[in-house]
Amino acid sequence: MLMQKIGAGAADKSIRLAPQPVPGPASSALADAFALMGASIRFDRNAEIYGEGEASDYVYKVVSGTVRTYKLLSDGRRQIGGFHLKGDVFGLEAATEHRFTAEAIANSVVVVVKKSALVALAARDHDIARDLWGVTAGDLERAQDHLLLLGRKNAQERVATFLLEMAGRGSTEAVVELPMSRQDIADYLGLTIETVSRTLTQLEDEAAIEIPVSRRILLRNRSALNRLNA
Amino acid sequence: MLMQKIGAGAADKSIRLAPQPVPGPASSALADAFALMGASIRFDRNAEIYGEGEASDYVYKVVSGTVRTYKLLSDGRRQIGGFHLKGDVFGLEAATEHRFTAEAIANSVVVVVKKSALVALAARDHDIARDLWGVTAGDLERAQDHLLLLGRKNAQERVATFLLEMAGRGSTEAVVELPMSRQDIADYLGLTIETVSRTLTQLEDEAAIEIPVSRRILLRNRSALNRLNA
DNA sequence: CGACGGCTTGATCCGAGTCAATCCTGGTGG
DNA sequence: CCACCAGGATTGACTCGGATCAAGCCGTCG
Repeated sequence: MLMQKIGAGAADKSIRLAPQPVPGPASSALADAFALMGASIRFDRNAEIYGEGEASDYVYKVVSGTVRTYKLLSDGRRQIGGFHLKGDVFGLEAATEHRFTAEAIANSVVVVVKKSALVALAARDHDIARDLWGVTAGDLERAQDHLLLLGRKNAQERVATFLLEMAGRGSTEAVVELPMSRQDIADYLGLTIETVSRTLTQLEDEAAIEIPVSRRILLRNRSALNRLNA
Repeated sequence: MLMQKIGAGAADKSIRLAPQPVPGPASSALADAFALMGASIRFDRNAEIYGEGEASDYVYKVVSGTVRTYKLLSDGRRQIGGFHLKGDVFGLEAATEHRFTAEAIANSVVVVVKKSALVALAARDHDIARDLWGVTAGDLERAQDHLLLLGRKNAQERVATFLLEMAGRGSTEAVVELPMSRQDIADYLGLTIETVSRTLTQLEDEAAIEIPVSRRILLRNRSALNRLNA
């Protein structure tokens, strides 16, 4: 539970109230709510932000760093549902419990607001209600696209789709900086780490990409990747 | 586009305005809206209700029958995103375009309302806004559970999960009536029709289920299925 | 009764998983 | 400044689960 974690004063987190307004892409009612009512918290790499099954009392927004959300099977198999980069809202659930575990992939800062406060606001301010629906609808769209990937695409197609997705989210279109490990990518794409690695070298051999260092990928032949995408 | 279809007077559809109130499980603002403003339409087996990419001007609710929603890859590989049974709302998109194709699996009747009408209502009536969010959030939950299935479960686990899911949606807990074909199940579970068939036979051999006729499945050993589920 | 569509079963294949070494490389301490 | 170390990444050899290809079977409907 979150307050417990904060109360416990764990060394890997620090809380700071009333942060400077978050510089977001578009200003929205929800962004304003985060700016006005949010408390920012720092999480070290691999620190848990919330666990599956915990009460979903808070909603989060990434200020810096990257967050992964995932589900586990009883024997430890992991499926990452999404990566959350700067500006992304995560942890918003209509239900009372979180349905994923959230962890910081790198040292990260997130802003937190009480879900009950947002819901109360939404009852009066339709812009907030619309934003909450919009966030959930956006999550749904990404999940649905990912269903097609996991259900019907082969390894090469999965990796190509992933690279294009990451390229679309970063600022530089042709250079993809990966904040996450090969294991994280594998658990997102429903593959193993070895297959991800092999597929990346294969794409490099085919001159579709270049990998100067393992966490940086240059898209050399976007049309080849696009062909694999659909 | 829908009005075209209705206007075309296709033999496989008929429209009837102001239907008797839909008997739903719980009464909600959204259910009331469907009852008051809905037009019911009949679709024959395999008729398309809307196509991926079409304008999402309408929201649908199943009165009778079953509907599948799916995405296609360019080479025809299909991923079914969900099956919609009596009482389910489908086709509600925050975006302006449908992201799936919807088809009737069996002869079906659905009620339709204009999305713009619901959105306008939602701006004034917070109960409607909450219901719209709730429908999308419910879709998201199902999609997220399905991600785990498609990304990390083996064939037996997928089929067991599917049977338990269908059992939970029907009225009779131990007898599952399947409105969809093996091919539909395969495309929902990210398998082939042969693997679905083999896995069902295998579960029958293990005395977990019984298949008196192909579209009816008796759950004989629920704990065995539950063990495969997580 | 026959034919067709949906389903099952069998034989074989192949893409991704598994198991097992290396190979970086970025960080640490001497 | 350099040698070492540990964790992440790559590569190779082999396995295996599910896909593919190919018959049949069954039940429903004309």
